[in-house]
Amino acid sequence: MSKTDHLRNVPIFTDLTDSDLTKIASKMVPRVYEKGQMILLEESMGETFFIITQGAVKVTRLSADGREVILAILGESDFFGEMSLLDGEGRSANIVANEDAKVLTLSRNDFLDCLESYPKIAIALLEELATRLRKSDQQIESLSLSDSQHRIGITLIRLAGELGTIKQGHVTVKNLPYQQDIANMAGTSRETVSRTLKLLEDKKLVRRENRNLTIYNYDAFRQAFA
Amino acid sequence: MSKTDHLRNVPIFTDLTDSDLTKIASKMVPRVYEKGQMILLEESMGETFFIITQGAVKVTRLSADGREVILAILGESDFFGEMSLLDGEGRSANIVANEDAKVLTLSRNDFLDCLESYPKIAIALLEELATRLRKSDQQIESLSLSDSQHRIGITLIRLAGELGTIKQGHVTVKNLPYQQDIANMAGTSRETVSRTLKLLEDKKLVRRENRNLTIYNYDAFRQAFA
DNA sequence: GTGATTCTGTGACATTGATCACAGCTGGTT
DNA sequence: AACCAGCTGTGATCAATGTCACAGAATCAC
Repeated sequence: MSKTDHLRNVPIFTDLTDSDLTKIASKMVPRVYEKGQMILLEESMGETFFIITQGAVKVTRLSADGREVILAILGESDFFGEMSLLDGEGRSANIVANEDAKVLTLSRNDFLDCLESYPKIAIALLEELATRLRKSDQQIESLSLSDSQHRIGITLIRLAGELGTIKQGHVTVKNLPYQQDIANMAGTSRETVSRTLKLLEDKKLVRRENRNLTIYNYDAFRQAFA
Repeated sequence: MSKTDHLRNVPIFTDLTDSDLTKIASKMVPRVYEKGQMILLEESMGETFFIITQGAVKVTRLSADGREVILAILGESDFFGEMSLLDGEGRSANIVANEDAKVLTLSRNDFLDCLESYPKIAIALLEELATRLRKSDQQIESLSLSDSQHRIGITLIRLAGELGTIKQGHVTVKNLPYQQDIANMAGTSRETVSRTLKLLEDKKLVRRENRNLTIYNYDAFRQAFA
């Protein structure tokens, strides 16, 4: 797949013509990361915009004593790095390759040029940020009001939405993240995730085999936890 | 103060010329709300962009059983309503007048026209959303990793930043929100807020008199809780 | 000023869920 | 196949904090 083909799948570029896409693609530089490799470090100055063409990354914040919160897991056609380009503040999160990953990068200047030259990109980006903000607000609500069981349920729904495939009403998430990562997304402990998954399985709400998780009745499941 | 004067103070309009501002101002319709009045209801479709010219509003989400999370308290020159205009989703939060408030409103179409016609507005808005997203991420981190005492400390810092006035190193927040509201911002209970404020006062970190709170050493306080 | 309402302080108690400790699995490597 | 590292399951313990109950302050309305 060519660079241009990759760009076409990215929401903020969908409104562009092929020739514009090609122009932008020509400025993008590909990079490759291995699983576990740090892509962006918190506190460093953000100077690059990234688009994921293969693999997945996790966006985290670390506390002083090393505990980690996972803010998002991003996959193919997702992008990151735009925040500090936009508001000029230092990076607010770490990005780590969650599996082997390939990305396309754009320099600060080229990125800002794009925004100026193609208002449609700016508007599409606004749309994307609004969506992310909305998700963050939901996350804040659930951390504030829900108990750990519900937070874990909500986290599974998030994962199903991002990584799952639907088949006649039940969703399967292949390659479910480790319990520790789920815990770090849900703001709880690894042990509680273990116990809760067991519970959900006992209640016949989900099934696990290997690294896959199936939610039997996705709609009902969302009802129960959202 | 004229509509145009109000607009000039709003970050997303600062880059515009006077004549552009006047043009936009002419499309804005003023409205007035009383303390406690609902301005926007969750789930309703967003069709309006609001700029606060006087007073303050709170942005909340409610759980099914009526408990409330306060996502933000907005004051003069802040704006809201842009989220559902941008991504077309229904409203994700309620907005209530926290005190008597005056606002200027812009219709969906006029707002989107502005974005198309003045790329600078779009870019400034991107900046603003990036900043908000950053704050949300911090909030998620603190809800996930900090204990209630720290969350309350962080909430006081937020309030100091939004509502406080600095005088030789100590910040005074006049008209401190009720403990229940602080609890709803910090994701804890009213009683815990009461006990924690007492504790902070005993430790000589803050002083309270009437509805005012003074943080003695703002920098040190931030060190301690951020 | 008086009463009504709403906010705040504080003790007692119950519960959640973090943490510790360790055993059992699983998957990858030589 | 045997080993090792890292993931997962599970019991025991315990601290943090939510909840309940009620008294005392502050504020508002008339």
